[in-house]
Amino acid sequence: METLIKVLKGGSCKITPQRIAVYNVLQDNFDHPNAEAIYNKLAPTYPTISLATVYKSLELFAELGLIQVINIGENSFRYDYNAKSHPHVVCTKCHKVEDLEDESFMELSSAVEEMKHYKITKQQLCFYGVCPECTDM
Amino acid sequence: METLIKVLKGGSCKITPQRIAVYNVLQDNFDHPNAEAIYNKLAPTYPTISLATVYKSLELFAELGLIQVINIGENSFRYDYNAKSHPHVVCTKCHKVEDLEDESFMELSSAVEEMKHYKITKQQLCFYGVCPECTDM
DNA sequence: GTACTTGCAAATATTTTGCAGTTAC
DNA sequence: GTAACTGCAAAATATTTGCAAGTAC
Repeated sequence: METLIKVLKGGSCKITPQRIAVYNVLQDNFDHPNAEAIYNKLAPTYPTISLATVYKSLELFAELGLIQVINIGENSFRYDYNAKSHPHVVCTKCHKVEDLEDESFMELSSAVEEMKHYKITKQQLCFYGVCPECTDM
Repeated sequence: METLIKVLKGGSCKITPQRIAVYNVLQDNFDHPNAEAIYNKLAPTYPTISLATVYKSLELFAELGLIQVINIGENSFRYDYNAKSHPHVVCTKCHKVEDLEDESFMELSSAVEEMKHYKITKQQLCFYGVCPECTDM
């Protein structure tokens, strides 16, 4: 929250109630919502906000490095409050998306750099399977 | 090509010129085209084919396990002739998408299974960076 | 006061669907 | 002959854009 204000100021962007609201939804929801899910979360308490504003806020946050845009092979983008590159685990039954905080995956980039002689700047790892809760059913 | 025919027959699906044409485009192009790119490749030699048919063919091929659908964070899906799960390397300058044939990445799934107790069935790894050709410019 | 931001509505882009006519087998 | 398939046009879905009115600073 202080982070948001600091970074917005640093980027010469205005601190608006809409931006704060969008950021708070991401901060409070670890389910990696897409733009519409964020909009729906906001709707009850913030009935005048528009979906376009949600999109614009998210784009700005991603540009400023505040959040991360992820793509788990659905038809919409999801947004992650954690801006640091980290793997995701997706349950193919309940469509839950979990974070994987393990640092060891970061080393993969150097392996790829050596193999293909690319200068790797970002990695997006996604594992699909059935979560423990869904397995029991 | 014989694979296509065998698998289509096995799935009780008809072998049509359209399906053969779509499959051949994927077989001959390793740039991981999206549906529209495939349609455009076909247009000169196959002016009557429709984009809807391209989509339907691709969906069928993916269901039958003939090809792989990938998503590298663009606004459209791309299709990979290689149905086996393997990492991709994307150049953020020229938007080239290359395959990484290294087997060692397959072991990551077991690591994730242990960590999160999921039964992992698929993984999608994508590395973003600048390719050697673009670095020199 | 002004430059930035919002919210609407329209535009764009991608993918899916319904259906009448056609084709593989 | 018939069930599956094609191709069109329309619908559905996701995201972006232009712009007049509003707001942060």
